[in-house]
Amino acid sequence: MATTIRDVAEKAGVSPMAVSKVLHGKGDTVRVSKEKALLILRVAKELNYQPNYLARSLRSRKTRTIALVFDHFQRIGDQTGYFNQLFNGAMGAAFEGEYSLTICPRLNSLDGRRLFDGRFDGLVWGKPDVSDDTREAIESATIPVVCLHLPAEVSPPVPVFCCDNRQGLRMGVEHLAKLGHERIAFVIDDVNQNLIEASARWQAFRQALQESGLEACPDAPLIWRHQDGQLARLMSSARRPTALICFSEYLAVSIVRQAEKTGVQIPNDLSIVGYDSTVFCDTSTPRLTAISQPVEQMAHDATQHLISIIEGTKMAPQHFVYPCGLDIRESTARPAHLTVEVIS
Amino acid sequence: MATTIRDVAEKAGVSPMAVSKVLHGKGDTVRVSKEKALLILRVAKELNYQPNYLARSLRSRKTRTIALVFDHFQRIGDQTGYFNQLFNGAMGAAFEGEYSLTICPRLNSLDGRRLFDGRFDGLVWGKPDVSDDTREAIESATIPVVCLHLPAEVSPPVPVFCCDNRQGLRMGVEHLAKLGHERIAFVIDDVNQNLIEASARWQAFRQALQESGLEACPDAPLIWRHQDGQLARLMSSARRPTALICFSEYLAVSIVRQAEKTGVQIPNDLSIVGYDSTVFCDTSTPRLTAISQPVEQMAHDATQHLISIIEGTKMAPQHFVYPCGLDIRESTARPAHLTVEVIS
DNA sequence: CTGTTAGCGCCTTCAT
DNA sequence: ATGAAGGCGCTAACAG
Repeated sequence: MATTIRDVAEKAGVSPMAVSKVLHGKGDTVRVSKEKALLILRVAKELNYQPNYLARSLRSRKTRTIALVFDHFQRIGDQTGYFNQLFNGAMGAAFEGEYSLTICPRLNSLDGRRLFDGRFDGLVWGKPDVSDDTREAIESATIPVVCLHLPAEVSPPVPVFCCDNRQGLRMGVEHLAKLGHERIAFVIDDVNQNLIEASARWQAFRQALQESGLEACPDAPLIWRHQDGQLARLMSSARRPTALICFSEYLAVSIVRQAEKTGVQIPNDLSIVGYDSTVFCDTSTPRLTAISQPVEQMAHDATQHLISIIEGTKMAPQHFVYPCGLDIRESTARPAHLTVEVIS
Repeated sequence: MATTIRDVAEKAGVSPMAVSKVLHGKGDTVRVSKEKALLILRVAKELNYQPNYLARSLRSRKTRTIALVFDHFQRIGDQTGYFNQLFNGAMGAAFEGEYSLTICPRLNSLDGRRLFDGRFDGLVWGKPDVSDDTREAIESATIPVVCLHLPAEVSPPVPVFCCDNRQGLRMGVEHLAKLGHERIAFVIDDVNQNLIEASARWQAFRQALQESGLEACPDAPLIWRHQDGQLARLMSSARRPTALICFSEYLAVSIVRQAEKTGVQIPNDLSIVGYDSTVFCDTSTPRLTAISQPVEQMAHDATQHLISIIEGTKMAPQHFVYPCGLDIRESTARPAHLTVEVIS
């Protein structure tokens, strides 16, 4: 059994409060004489006293710990730099503020318990989806919550940190339109299709097409199931798209891989644009054209803002929208039929 | 203020114990009638009752949370895949065991407190150094601890998970020796020079040289300070090494970068071997020859073993040693003087 | 200046 | 089958 504050107090012949005051500076009304303080410090060291964090937190209602939450989150860094940036941003801000960061794979535990249970001072939510659970969870939160990738349009009651999807997709679509593409599809993996940001990007995509005088092709997001024959089927369909804009870098890279296996030439047969533009866009062959968002900055700001709320220095729910960029690499080009026309 | 077990009890007209029993199944001697149980469940739902995790943990002395600790740990995934693997391994094992994982930047907080303070059921220590603090911390641990990268030779009182440095460095040295290198240096960055594994690899390096009939050059690890002129100075020294074995992939990549700037030809002027062999070894130019260790597996095993100890199914301190591999890529070749001799 | 009291929310133990 | 008492370790609030 670990030594408690009472053990120290007893051995030093003082009250527990005196010990608390000397060792943790708590108890404003308590004043301790210098010699008594020294005695307490000595005894505490002798007994190798370590204050129990749980007890302190229970009493003070502060844990100095932040939760970083995903739903169904699995691995980092495999084929995307996204999580690296996310972790670096969140860890950076948390550690600067002297908070610990706990990684939680999901918001609702198996037994229905939630994370608003005293363990955390606040919560950074990385992957909100459109389910009722999500809405209800946000509404029933008893600690400060901030959300990443929750479009400002949904006006949630918590601060959100999101990129400017309209602008990002406008850049992507314009780039493809200028190259001569007329049939552009928006692709998303099945696991992500219920994310709020998925529908936001789809809407932004449609609007961008409209502004470029184009129509969506097909008129719904292409759901990608990571099955082997899917690309071949797509390429052999009648009005097949000549370009894809993908929900993520990871998805774009896996389509590029499948293209390589299937014999589909990127970018000649098909142009591909990813979302998020990290080092992995440079390691694929061909290198991947991608819309970029400042993920690390967003995660850092979100976490820092959360800490401000926790510590009472900021209150009003605000929305933070970050500009996107477009990094043009090798996976986009003029569509083949145009090239052919030129030659003939 | 969140609703407590007492609020529920009061509203349902029962004792707190009945509520505890029904909602958490704790309290073996308590039996509750079915209708009372249903009432309690209904009231709990009505009041949106969430049990306080801190209070439960304080009482039960279980937090189902594991700490992943580094000293002076900063960013992940920037120029090394090491942390990705580490995180994936540790998170995988923790989540499988229904534990949360808290990332802690250092073992001793600023105010001298340690992490053995009730917050964690156990601790995975990722970067033990040779300081007295470290030794003392291990010895004073009041919760189970496992260490990564702590060579079995130091026989610590806790389980360690380490790669076979002797074998790894033997492979690296033999590879270079076969190419004709006679002056091989071992390089380590200043920030890592105090790690226990640093001295272990240095010793393993010397032994490997001996077995190949070579001598260390120079007879001490080269400390790399990431300053601009360092490579130029090294290359202009009289008995300069023709090959470097680096403590890490990260270090190797930064030396390759500096070489590019300085005009040093890799591998013609200088061969370079890294430690850890991840995707980043393929993205450098030239691609990096590297000794590999199964970091993700090690982290997974370490965390899983820690959980076993926590849950009382394994006890004896054991050491786990993992085999290394050697991935030969483009950053190693015959030394220039041999090539010249052949031509002349 | 110092000490006592009374919980934070939960659960083990013992009594009914 | 149920409830009361007490305490995990700490500290805010209130005496002395």
